[in-house]
Amino acid sequence: MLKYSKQTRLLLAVDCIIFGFDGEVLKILLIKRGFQPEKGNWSLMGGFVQPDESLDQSANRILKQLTGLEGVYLEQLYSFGQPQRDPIERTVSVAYFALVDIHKYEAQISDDYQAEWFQLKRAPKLIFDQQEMVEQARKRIRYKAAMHPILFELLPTKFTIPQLQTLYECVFNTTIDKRNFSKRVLATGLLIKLADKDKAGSKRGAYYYQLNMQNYYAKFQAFMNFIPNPDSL
Amino acid sequence: MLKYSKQTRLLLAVDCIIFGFDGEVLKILLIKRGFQPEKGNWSLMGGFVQPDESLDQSANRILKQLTGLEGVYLEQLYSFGQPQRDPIERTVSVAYFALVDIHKYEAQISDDYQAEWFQLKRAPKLIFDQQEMVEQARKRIRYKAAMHPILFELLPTKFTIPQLQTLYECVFNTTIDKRNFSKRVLATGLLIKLADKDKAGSKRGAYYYQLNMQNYYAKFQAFMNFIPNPDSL
DNA sequence: AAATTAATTGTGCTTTTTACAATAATAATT
DNA sequence: AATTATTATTGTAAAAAGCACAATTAATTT
Repeated sequence: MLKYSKQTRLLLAVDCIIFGFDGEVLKILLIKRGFQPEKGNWSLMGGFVQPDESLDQSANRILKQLTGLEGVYLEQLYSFGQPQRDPIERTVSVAYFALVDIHKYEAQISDDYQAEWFQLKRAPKLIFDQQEMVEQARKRIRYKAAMHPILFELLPTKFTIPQLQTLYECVFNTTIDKRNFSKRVLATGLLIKLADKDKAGSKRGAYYYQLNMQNYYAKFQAFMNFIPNPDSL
Repeated sequence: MLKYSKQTRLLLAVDCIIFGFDGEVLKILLIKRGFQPEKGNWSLMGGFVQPDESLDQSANRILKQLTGLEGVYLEQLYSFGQPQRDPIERTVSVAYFALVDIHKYEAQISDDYQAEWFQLKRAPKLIFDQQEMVEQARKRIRYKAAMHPILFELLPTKFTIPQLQTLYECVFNTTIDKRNFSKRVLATGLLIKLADKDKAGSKRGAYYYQLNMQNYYAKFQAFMNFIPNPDSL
């Protein structure tokens, strides 16, 4: 027996929801779709799964091809398979989300690729069911970030605590007490205080910190409370 | 344009990891595979996604066809797409997990279907990458059950607190203080105390409880601590 | 020198979590 | 009928975690 004859084959795609943080708001990276249908409209980074690649490989390839991004945080989100989601032909899509340091790639992306960062709240309408994918990705990030330190993936190597707090406040759409936030974050043991300061954001300047990678990997799966009163996320 | 020509189509399958609880240990429901390859070997409930059905529909259909189960808790777990995972032909599988009241279906399943409940710890080797699927499902349940009341799906409508505790101890492979567990669970407001007792398990008999469905649905997404000291799950 | 701006640090109160043991109800046994 | 055995049920005090809250410091700008 060589094949599962009689079974219907279908197209499998991968779509990536790419998140970035510019210090103010959350952003997602979109691309102008290069082929029909919906050619020219804003879309997630996507492509078809090739015969020889795994899903993870496919997501990484697409990310690389369309944005140049490599080695970023990438996680499978969910598979979307409504029969009519693509009007041309049945296509099931495995969605991934990525968290990237926006500054590391901002220039590169705009220059080399037909991609653009949009504020998550002001992003254009997306094709097919991609709106739903983004929404689900947003939920997943909130959920996970409330207990695991994934949001560091959105920051540069060196960052300040006020920057970190702004990020959390932005993701959870809330405000957090400075004193308590600082205590909470430092208590994790994930941060290493550096000698120099960031003087861009304030007169006094805020100390830079960087991740203690040892502890970061060790504690990534551990439960930590980053958000006060997490009720429903 | 009618099709995405030039793209490779492939087979899409759904596999279901079905969990049950017999009062003592966690179990999974397996089936003797009815076709080649690996015909006659133990396997998860699986099947191919049909042209007209969504992934959820596919999972529900497969569950119904192979076990008679209907209306049970079913959730998409993860998609598995290693190119060589099925030796016959490239097949990507979307895994779902189900939580069922084992007693409700125990007789029915054994009689009508080629399915059998196995202790999770003593289950036979599974085909392809299904071992990995089961492992991931086990992790997901732990993770989710630590914060959301999904384990009630494994119990009968009427259950006792000691039964519930045994279930939690079993899923998390730990022991929990009776007094604290009871307090914790009752504090959720999810339980309604009934008038009658279960006299099977003890001389004194333990009061039956049932879910307050109102609160159950309302609080399902809220965060609750069911497990003391959740570190890594 | 004064004013402005944002970063940094501490404490007491409240709530939650945890550790821990005696009593009650019933069936089985003597 | 009394005793024994078994499991369910209930409470409290100590510890830890979470929370609310304000004054001081460092540096730039005026």
